[in-house]
Amino acid sequence: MKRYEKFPIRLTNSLSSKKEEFKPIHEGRVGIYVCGPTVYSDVHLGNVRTFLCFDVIQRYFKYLEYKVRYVRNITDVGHLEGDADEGEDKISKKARLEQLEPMEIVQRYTNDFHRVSEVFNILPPDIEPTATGHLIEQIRHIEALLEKGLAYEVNRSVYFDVKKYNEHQQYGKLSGRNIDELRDSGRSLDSQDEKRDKIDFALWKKASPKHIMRWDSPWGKGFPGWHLECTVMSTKYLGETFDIHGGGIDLKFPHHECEIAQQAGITGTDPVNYWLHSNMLTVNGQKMSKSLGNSFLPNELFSGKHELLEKGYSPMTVRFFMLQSHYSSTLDFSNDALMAAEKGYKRLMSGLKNAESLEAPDGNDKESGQTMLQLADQCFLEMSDDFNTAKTLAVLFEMTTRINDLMTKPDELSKIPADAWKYFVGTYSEFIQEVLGLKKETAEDDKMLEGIVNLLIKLRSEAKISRDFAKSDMIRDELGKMGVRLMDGKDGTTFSID
RNA sequence: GGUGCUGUGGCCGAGUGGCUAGGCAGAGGUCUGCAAAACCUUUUACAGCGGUUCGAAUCCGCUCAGCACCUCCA
Repeated sequence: MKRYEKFPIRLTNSLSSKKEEFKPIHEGRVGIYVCGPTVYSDVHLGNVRTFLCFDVIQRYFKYLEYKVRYVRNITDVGHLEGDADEGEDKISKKARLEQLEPMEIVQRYTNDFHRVSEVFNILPPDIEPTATGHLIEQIRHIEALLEKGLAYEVNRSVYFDVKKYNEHQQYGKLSGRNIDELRDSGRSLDSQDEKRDKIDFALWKKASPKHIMRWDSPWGKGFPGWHLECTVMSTKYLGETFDIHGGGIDLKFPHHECEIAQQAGITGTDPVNYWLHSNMLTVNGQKMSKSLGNSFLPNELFSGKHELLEKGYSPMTVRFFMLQSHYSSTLDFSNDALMAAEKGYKRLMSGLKNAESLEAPDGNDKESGQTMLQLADQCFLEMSDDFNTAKTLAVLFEMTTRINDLMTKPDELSKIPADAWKYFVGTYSEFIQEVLGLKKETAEDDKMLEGIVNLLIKLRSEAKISRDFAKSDMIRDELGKMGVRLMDGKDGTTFSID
């Protein structure tokens, strides 16, 4: 029996706004597509949160023994600055400003994104396609839409005909809008619009003479619209209809709505069974974004060089901090919250260390084994309930208390049956490290350092035996200043590195 | 203006019609040469006003406050 049969997943589908049981299209397999970053600047912590949320989600699917194909793209062309018709391509603009080849911009920030992902222990996707690598597919898709009469060409640009699409299908079903309201929303007042209808969106844009990113197409030199790449790449690698599509909630409209229209316009059916949207990271209640100037870069966080931070925080502290909230809730970023998270993270890590240090028992007290089995199962139940990492952490802390307690109670430990203990410790350790992706950050694995500190501990205990507390305290204090904390227990002194 | 969401104790944050979330901080205790860690005990809640109900922080209505999307944004 596979784990996913024992612990079926329920998830909140943005399409229905309800929690539904997850049923894959192909038994035992899951296809997940997540909108990746537009690589025109450094990723900030708000971006990180989204990729972290979906990292944990895909990790959990894999842990449940699903065969997962996780696709997350890199947007390296087509994302326009400002209004969709007047704007300039983001990467093109950055390239012009920095006098670089556009692909240099793309490479630089793709590298940055990968580096940041690794630091936060966000696993790479199984496929990471780029928009520029799929221009032929995008052009083909536009041709298909033109053939269906769902797109029209104006002055060497091609637009999607939303009104036409809406005659047979429902544009706005994901974000709860209708096209009349959208037309009335009266945000933009541009006059020299090529579009037949203001709610139409670009599939292909003619490149102006100064525009440096350009490709040949049946409509002349130009570049693809932003929404198209995701439609093309998701269905290419996951099928015309696939299981899960994720992304930040700010992409729900118009981006994801357009994706649905572009695909459903051709196939007549919804391309995605379950839409998942992660919520925003906020600062003082406001969305973290570059344009508001309230964004944090990873390096500012690690160094603590930011006016809202009192000190630096490690990547795993931040990962822990983000996992304490549900992916669908906003999360507020503050120094106090990070400080609390830092301590919580350390408590969990020391629990993990303790769990590994305990010798496996082989007892026969069924009752004590039973509670351990229940706690372990509870981890699965919480994660299977819409990926509730906050509740999962609460269970892991209960397990931590249990483990710490057993550290000083060898009699109780020895009563626990071997299989119950194995399942308990295995689940504990794997949920922390494999599912939640929290890893140890200290240098405690350094053998030489361990030897040196143990030597000092020996010298100190000799001083203690001869009641030379001045010397023993000196050793402890000096090591403490270097971040090595000594703790006297019943069975001698142990140390941890902060 | 339209659509949707949120308001939980000192802080951060889960959650649900009746039973302790959890972390951090605070208080007391055990242990200790003293600490630290750990363990035990413990104080502060569900924005306001009405309604439904045997019972609501949880459902409904209104009010207030805030946020997101409707431009680019994870």
